[in-house]
Amino acid sequence: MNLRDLKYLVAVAETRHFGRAAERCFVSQPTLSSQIKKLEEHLGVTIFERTNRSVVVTPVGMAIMEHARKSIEQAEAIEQTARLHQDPMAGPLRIGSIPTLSPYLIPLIFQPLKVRYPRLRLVFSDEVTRTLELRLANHEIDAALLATPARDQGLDEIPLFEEPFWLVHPHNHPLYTKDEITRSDLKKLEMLLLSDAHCLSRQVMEVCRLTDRNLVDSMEDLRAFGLETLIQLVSAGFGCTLVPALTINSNWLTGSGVVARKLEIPEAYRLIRLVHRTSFPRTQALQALVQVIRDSLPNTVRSVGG
Amino acid sequence: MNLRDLKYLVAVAETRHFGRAAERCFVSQPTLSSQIKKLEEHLGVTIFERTNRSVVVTPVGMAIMEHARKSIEQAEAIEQTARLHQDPMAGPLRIGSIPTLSPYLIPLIFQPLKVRYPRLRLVFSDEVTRTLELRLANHEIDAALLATPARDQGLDEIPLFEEPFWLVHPHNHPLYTKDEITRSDLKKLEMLLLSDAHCLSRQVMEVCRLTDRNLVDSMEDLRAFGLETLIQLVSAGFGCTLVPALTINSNWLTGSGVVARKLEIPEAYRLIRLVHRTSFPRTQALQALVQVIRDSLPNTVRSVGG
DNA sequence: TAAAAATACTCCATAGGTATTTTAT
DNA sequence: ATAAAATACCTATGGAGTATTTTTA
Repeated sequence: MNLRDLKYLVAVAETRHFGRAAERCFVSQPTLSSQIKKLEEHLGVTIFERTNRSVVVTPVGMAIMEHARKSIEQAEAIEQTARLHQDPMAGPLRIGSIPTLSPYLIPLIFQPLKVRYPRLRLVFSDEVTRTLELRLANHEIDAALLATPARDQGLDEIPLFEEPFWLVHPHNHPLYTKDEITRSDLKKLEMLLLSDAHCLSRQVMEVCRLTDRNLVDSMEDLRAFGLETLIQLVSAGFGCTLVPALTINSNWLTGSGVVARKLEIPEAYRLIRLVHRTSFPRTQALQALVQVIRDSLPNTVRSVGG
Repeated sequence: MNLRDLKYLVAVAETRHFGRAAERCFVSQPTLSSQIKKLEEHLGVTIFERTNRSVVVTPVGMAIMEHARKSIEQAEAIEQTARLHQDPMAGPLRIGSIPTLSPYLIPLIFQPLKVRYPRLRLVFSDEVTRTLELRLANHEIDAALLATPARDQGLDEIPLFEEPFWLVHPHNHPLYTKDEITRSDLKKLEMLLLSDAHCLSRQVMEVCRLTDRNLVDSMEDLRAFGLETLIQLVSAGFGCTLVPALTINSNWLTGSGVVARKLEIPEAYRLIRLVHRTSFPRTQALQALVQVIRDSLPNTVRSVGG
């Protein structure tokens, strides 16, 4: 059996005329006749009771016709579904990003994406790196904005921009009067870190040349779970911290009585990339996303690639 | 697009493996691969995101899969419907018969048919000849038990039996003492007839050599609409009538204080036939019906044909 | 007799097969 | 190195066409 055959059936049932039905199906009358005959023989039932004056659907034929119509309908729904998704700039695109990036990047790209690709349905989510990598592998998201290289097999990355780290210290801090902040300044500070589920904490440690052993005693009780909390701790005088450049444009930072300072350490930055499965088919949609991100960045970060 | 292709889709979606899916569909892996590729190209969307380690259905693919499953399901329902109706002795068979026959014949054949063809679903209906002919032409019934020849085009008939007419007169009638009743006896009687929608009334007129003109004055007010009514009129002394042989075995006749008498007129009978469309495909079912009728007849009628 | 479906036959598009290559882990 | 999908290329089934016959109202 065959969808084409089913269309022939429906055409004959509706026209009650083999010649007319053939015309409607853009085939010759003998073609249609023989196909229907074959189908009737295959099924072992007579679908049409025909004379040279009339073609009438038998009761079995009526039952069959119901199913034939539905079968064709569903097949046509496939074509329609496909048409709706043919545009690679349409349909859902699920993007995950790390919590130290998403609150500052997503607002920058949300509107531009809406304007340039109104049919693209972006779904953002917020997870730590490891979770995002697993979600990528499970096809639960299509791409992830990470600050670490794509480690898992079958993953590939597109570099987006270098995001320098800035120092955040209280207003009344000794460094307030110093013009340039170097690595040696950092080594003397009491540093506050996020929970080490966040990639940011490890990166800060590297920039400051700290090891786990340096932290255990002094900071065990002060591993915050969000950047906002961290800044509150800095504001309260518990120490200093490093934040990625995109955060320093935020109102909450400038309003919390702390000072954000540019570092004079060229290698103190993280590289933000778009990580995706090598096999992910909608590369055009990803490229579009990449372009919008690059076009939307403030000059506190340095665009790379492309 | 093609039902076979849809089955390939579902197989790959369920096995997540082209080789395994091919095996399940009884084709080679390259065949399945190329067919799916063609389908994806035709639809303009990627249905499976594949590496050499994994095959995962894309979101579009999931939407398509839903429709594919339903389409296949409906197509399989066609095969199933056909299988259920493949037995020509199964399924509905719609039989109409005239009111002067059905109450006496249907009871004779109902049980035997149930026993011999338990899967045959007989639907009986009761209408005058003209209505039955129209219903036949409209495919509203499949065959009709009539006492007149198949007149309409495209209709054919199978003769079943000759049903003699019997005279019915009141107990206290002069003919009660006469052993044999001939046509000359009939001509002297006051005859009661059914409404002339019934073929029986015309046939009785022919047997008695009456014309319309003979009836107008004497019987206009006494054209009954059912044989039972007619017998009541006879019983009440309004006249005599002729009834078909199958009626005389009925309780209601013997219990209504009238006498039924065999006629000594060889040509005083009606021929009951099964009339059907020439094109009606379930000839086996009709032949079975014919056989059961012939086997179930009492010896008051004469089986013909077969 | 005329209209319509069925048959006879020929052709070619394409589904399907085998052998092999490419790809990604 | 290996497992799996993709590609190349050949074969053959069967869908479609034209011409003709059969059927039946």
